[in-house]
Amino acid sequence: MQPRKQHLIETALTLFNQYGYHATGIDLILAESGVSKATLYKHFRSKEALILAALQLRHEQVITRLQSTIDDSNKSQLKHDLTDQQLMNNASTNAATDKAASEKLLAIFDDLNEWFNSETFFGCNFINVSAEYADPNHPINLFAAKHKQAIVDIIAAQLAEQDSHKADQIGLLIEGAIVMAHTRGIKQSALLAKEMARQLI
Amino acid sequence: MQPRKQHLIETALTLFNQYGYHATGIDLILAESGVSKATLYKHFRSKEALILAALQLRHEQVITRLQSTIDDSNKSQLKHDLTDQQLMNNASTNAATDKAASEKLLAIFDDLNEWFNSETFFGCNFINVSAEYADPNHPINLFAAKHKQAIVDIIAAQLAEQDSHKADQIGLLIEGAIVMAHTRGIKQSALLAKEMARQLI
DNA sequence: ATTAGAGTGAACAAATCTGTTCACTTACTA
DNA sequence: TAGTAAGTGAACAGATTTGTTCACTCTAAT
Repeated sequence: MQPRKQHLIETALTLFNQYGYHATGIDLILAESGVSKATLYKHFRSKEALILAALQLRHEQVITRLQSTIDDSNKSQLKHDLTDQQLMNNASTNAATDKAASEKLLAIFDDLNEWFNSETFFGCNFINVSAEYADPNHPINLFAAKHKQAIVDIIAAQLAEQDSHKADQIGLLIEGAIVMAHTRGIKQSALLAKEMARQLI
Repeated sequence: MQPRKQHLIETALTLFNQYGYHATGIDLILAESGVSKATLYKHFRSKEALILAALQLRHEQVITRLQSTIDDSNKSQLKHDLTDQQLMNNASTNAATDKAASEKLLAIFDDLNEWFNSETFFGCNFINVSAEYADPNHPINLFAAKHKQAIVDIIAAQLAEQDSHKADQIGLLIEGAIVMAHTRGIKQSALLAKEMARQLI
């Protein structure tokens, strides 16, 4: 991908997240990124296309992070939480793998906790964009729904028997924590949600 | 309050909720309400003031409904769920009142369920408005935070020993359900949250 | 019957928004 | 070295935004 195009998408993503999608004008994105207007419209046929590209980038960031969190806690957390004995005997008994799966999922909430307490937290791009576009069948809203579903699918894959019901419950806790952190400013909400998730699993 | 002003606020609330706050122009509100622009600016010094008035109205609607749901389930639900014996002996034992308090709180999720499945559901006004205004200290965001806090306070008042920790948990479930219903279109989310709340109490 | 309050309608201002166009520059490469 | 792809800068169009102003109407109360 052309570097200017990439830079444009990254700048747009940041500004859209912080200031909103309607409130962020094309001109601000251009000024902030140092790209010319002609270049923008060479790469994107409209502002809406730029929004979709920014959401696509964010989607990839979130999914990548989610996967690596689950994978990392697969390798490290597991070995810390189980005794050597258990690991040596049979690391893949039902009891052992269930315990591991739980810890993997709970690690998600530690990620959320970091995010909420960072300087770059302005709520979830997808929740926010859904607030601004009315039509549920608008490409932007379809993409947001798809993104949220993808997250729940990854969680379900981590649960015994792909329990999609329980995955939805964890997804609900994640959404709740995000909103609580963003609209009420309660940054500890991820830990509150983690407690609830622990009780759930 | 002048009837034209009231009508303006009601129309604005509906349109802001459905189409968003930036996307809804003054002209649309005027056309839809049949009020003239001069009248609008006689009652409100800016669009922002109109937004705040609309949020104030919504705040009152939600709080009123929440209170009456809790009060209603106080009178009816209680008598259905307890035996006559229990009612006759002592309706205000700890066990009895705790049971009642639980049912009152769970009734909230039935309200949410109705809301999500109605034609007028376009997400929560306060979550949505927070998505559009960046500054957390902006009057609009302060109002949204205050509204959310008021709800949790009412829930806490219903819990034994004003358990604000548990109230926050229930609040988190409510937010999660709203987002799940709005961005993913999963309207049954209120019942999912109700299950989780039941387990919690 | 007159006055006052509330509302209307239409024009207007000024800023801002998205999107287009074009002549020019820069850098790489065949 | 000539050609090509990518980007720039600035002007421009056209629509849309919020907000102001003013002459006028309608209605209700004095």
